[in-house]
Amino acid sequence: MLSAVANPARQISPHSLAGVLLPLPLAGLYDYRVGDQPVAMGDFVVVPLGKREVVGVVWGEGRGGVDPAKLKTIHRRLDCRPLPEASRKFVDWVAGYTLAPPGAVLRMAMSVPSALEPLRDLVACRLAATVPAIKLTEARRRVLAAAAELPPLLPADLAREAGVGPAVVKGLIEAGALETTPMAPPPPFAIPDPDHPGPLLSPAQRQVADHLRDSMDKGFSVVLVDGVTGSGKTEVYFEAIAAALAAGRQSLVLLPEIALSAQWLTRFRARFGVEPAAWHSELTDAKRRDTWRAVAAGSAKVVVGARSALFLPYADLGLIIVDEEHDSGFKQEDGVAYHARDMAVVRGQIGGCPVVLASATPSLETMMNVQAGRYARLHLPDRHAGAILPAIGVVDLRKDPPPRGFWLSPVLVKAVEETLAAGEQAMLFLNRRGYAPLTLCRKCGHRLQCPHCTAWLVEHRHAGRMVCHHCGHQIRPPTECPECGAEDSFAACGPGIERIAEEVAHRFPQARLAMMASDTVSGPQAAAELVRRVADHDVDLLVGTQIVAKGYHFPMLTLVGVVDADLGLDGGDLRAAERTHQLLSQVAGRAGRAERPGRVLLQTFQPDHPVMRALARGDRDSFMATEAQARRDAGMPPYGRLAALVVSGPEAGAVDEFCRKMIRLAPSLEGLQIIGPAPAPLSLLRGRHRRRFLIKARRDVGLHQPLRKWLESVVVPSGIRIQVDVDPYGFL
DNA sequence: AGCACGCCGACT
DNA sequence: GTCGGCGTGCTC
Repeated sequence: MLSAVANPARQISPHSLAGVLLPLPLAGLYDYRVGDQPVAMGDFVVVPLGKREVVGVVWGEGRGGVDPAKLKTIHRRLDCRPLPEASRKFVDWVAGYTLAPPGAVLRMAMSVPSALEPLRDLVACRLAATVPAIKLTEARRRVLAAAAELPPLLPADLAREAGVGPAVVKGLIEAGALETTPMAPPPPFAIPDPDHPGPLLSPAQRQVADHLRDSMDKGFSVVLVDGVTGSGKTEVYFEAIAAALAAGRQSLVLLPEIALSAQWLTRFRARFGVEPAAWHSELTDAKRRDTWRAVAAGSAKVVVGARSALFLPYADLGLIIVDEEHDSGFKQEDGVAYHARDMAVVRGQIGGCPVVLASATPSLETMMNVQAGRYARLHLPDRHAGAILPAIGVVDLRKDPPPRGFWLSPVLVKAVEETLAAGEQAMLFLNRRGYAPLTLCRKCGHRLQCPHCTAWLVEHRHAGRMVCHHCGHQIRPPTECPECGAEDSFAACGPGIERIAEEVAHRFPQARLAMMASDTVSGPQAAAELVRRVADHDVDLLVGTQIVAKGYHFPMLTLVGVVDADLGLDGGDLRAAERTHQLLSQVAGRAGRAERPGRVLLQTFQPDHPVMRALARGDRDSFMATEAQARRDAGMPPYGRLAALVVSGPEAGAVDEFCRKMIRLAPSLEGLQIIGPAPAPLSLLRGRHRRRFLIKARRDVGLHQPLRKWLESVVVPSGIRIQVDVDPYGFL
């Protein structure tokens, strides 16, 4: 079962050299002497580095050639499961592809340092049986309150839970208010039951599920489950998980924005009786550690997570599912730039396991792979349980404009009225947070801008703040214009969802209104609670940004109004049309998912735009074909390859000068084109001036080799950074 | 990523 | 006169 048992790990003998990969952005492996005990590939080892100790992973034999005076000896091997071979190969592959230092990728696979310490050595602390009389500070009170409620925790975890520094907990232990106790083993993860009586599948779902099950025991393959919104894709791929469970193997489900998917967990529980292991940024340290260990031990059978779950040390991964595979949330932009969908396919290939991609609006990349025969495609053309797809109508804002100072066309207002009168729910979608995206002075025309970024400050009226959406910079709304000094001269320009909510509250005062955006729901529980209220029809009218577009099932929601369908179409993004089509399809898919038919109204100034026409006609495939042709003609992805280099520094002149040096060293090859430097889409971000090169290569021309050589040939001056993004999406 | 060493402002 | 700000450089 475990690969370590099937083929014994390669040993590295005592007193020879081991190559250790450290979870730091260093160029390669560091050599260390092996002590008296042998080590093996994948072993976690503690090694000295400068003045400190770090944990690294034995990655191979030492290469030698290091100054013997510098060479140090491995301190000890950690008593935990070694990093599996598949994980190590994956780290190397991702590093090679993204041009990131392997150690930076390893860091993503070693995100839980405490998971590597043996359980028996960990000491938890809890409230002492008799708490001595001690001086009670506010911080100490918080720690004791947390300790009284929570199970015994590591001192560091308790400090984090209580929101205090580690010293406070240490002080309380010394004072005798907390006592230490050996760490109890965590409760094991419940094993989902593949034979649990789940919801009945329709014949169409059953047929696709059977096909999926057939491909489960044949090693690596990629299958696209292409099903319209509401077709029950989730329940279909659950059958693939059931097959993996029956074989005793682990499954990974990748979702965009895992924190907001309480409904998904409910569906999982309905099918398998228990909840899966979850992996996302909101986990507590203790939960994170237990999950990491259970994944390494193979006892967590199903993991549902955000993109970082790809880097967990699966003991025996038998299936990967990428739900909403088209979603741009899978693309990580900062640090190591990678696309989780593409890396999932690679991980499946390395682990020899099937990969399932699911979407109602598959990406062009995936469709091309289907056409080329690399991916299989299973189709679910109809909605589940007899529901029908919503009728999509276009509201021409040139013909039916809203009254001055308002944003909803009379056509949309009337539709909302009808919906509410019928006792049904409506949703208004606008992909823009806050009250107004731009604030300007009526007197002198001055616009409130972020001092660190090329961006307007967005008014958030609820919070009473002006906020930069790129760096988080906030100010109090000024009372006078910083430019001309005029008082109360500001005008809010354009709508955000707060402003739409205001308009709606004014027009439909009797409707129960809720607003949903990433900054108005304060966490997964709050989001789940709001979703429950909408699902239970405690809300008549929901106003939201793109987080309402994803995956939710609201049976009484029959009208979706898109306030500004054109938003996102301009901006020079390669995938602007494709993404707008995907997003609007997804939003439209929220309407009419149960018995009552739904309808969708798109407010647009461009009713003849291919995206609007495709949505109105429900003709996804010919839209995608046209889009594909345009990309092919331009030599753009997926028909050509693209990488972006963003050069940034605090001083514009130095950045430009360095860019000129880079041009002189740029590769010159047939089939490879260097575009730029040009100001990056945000030419000033967090106080750094940014210039972007695009490297465009034909499919048959290697992109990585010349790029790597180019980057090695330039000497980067201090203060200047180069970010590399292979297959860039959006801004960077 | 840490943690050093290394040169310029407000404190005992 | 020192304590300390974080710039840049190295870690097998």
